[in-house]
Amino acid sequence: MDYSYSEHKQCYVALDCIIFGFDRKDLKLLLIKRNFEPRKGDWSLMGGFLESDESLDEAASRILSSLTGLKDIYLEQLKGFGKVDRDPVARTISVAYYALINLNDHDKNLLPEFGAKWFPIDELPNLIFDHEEMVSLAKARLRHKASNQPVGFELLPDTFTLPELQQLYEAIYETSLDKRNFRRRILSMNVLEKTDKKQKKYSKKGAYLYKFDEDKYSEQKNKNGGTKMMFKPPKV
Amino acid sequence: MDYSYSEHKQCYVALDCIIFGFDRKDLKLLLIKRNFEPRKGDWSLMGGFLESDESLDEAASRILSSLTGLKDIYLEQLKGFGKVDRDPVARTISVAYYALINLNDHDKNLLPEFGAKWFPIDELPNLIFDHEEMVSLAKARLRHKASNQPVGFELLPDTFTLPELQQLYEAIYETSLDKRNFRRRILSMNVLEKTDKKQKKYSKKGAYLYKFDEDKYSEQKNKNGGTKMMFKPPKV
DNA sequence: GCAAAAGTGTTACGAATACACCCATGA
DNA sequence: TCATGGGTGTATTCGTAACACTTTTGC
Repeated sequence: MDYSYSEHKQCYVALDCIIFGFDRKDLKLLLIKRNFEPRKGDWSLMGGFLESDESLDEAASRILSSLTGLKDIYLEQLKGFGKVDRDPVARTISVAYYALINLNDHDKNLLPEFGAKWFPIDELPNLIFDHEEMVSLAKARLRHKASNQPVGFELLPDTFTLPELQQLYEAIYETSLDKRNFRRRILSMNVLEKTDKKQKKYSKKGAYLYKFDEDKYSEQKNKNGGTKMMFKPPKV
Repeated sequence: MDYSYSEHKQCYVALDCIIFGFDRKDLKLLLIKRNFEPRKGDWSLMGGFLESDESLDEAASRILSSLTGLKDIYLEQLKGFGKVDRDPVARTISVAYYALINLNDHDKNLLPEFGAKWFPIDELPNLIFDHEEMVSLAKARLRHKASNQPVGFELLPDTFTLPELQQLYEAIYETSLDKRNFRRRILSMNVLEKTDKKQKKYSKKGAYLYKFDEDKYSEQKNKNGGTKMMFKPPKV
């Protein structure tokens, strides 16, 4: 084995962001149109390069906020992608991140720049390079995450109604869910706090607004060290 | 945004391998002693650099096999690590992989070189750089994986007994499990095939050897697209 | 014959599912 | 008054957990 750094090639390190958005109705993905060759005019994820004074996480945040203007967005690393010829221009590995954002808080100041556009998650155009692989992995990861913990708080406004939360889950799973069972399970998680206000935008009766209780949430998360066990140990 | 590659810094890309091994009894981790500065004499994960003609996956395999002599080992990407000062020598990002290997098939031809040593998973020494973070993440990931799918086939010989499989799960979860419940659940997964041979090494009575049915396994895995849903959709 | 590990079955409990009606309101 | 979406309760099923004794055999 060879430990001398200088004998090894360096490599471009890119970041690509899979940006999920939810507008109280549909789950969407933010894409940009490339305005340079190769593949000019094709759609792509938002990306950029790692600079020397920033960590991977910081670079992903920077790229996300430089392209959308948004800060403090929930962002999580998905995976490193490193096929030799994944980028035809130069040897580049890319670390993909996914973000969840709430379009109702933010939609005004979003997207006009850089030819960015929101696409419904089930009507995506062809993407460059290995970006489709990234997206499908991110979708799987989001579903997985949603099945283990109450995701969705990042995708919703500070207060939200249960029908809205249900729509988010339905969008993530691309299916419909039973209202009563959904409510029971979400409420039994004990991380929601009911307010006494009602949201009347979408119905005449109005739906109660809930908010997310961060303390209860992290309490729940740490209960099993974050992971459900396949088996419960015997009581002894 | 700036798309010209040459304006961006390149960066060293390292790979680090978290190598889990199981010897029919304990779960272990393979570490090497650094024989160069900085941190000479300290323990570290096995690592190396990405070369220009190989993908990340290929590089991880190469490093694993160059240090252990083993090929075709189960290897999965864990995460990219990219803090600015994680490596004091030069700016380097590292993509960590974890491997599962079965020490009974392989132990003879392993480890003597490079000052490598197997450590019980609960008695690890201090590690260099961010390697401890990598290990604890890998442990969590292994547990998580084991809770969703019958892991362990990579860590066991071609045939194995149910008590051996149970010991593996107990090692992964660092707990003890009820024999009857364990057997029922594992067998109900329908991926094991009983042989008519018995393993008598560890008891007078002897335990039946089982083997893993790859076809049934991948069938099971693809059932829910790999992910359990939080909710089952209504029948309609 | 006994020590040591392998193997086996049943009950009890709790979580997930299926399912249908009433409520509040604005138009 | 009626159309629209919000809200609620229960019986059933199924999976998981708890729990103790018998079998085999080498010594």
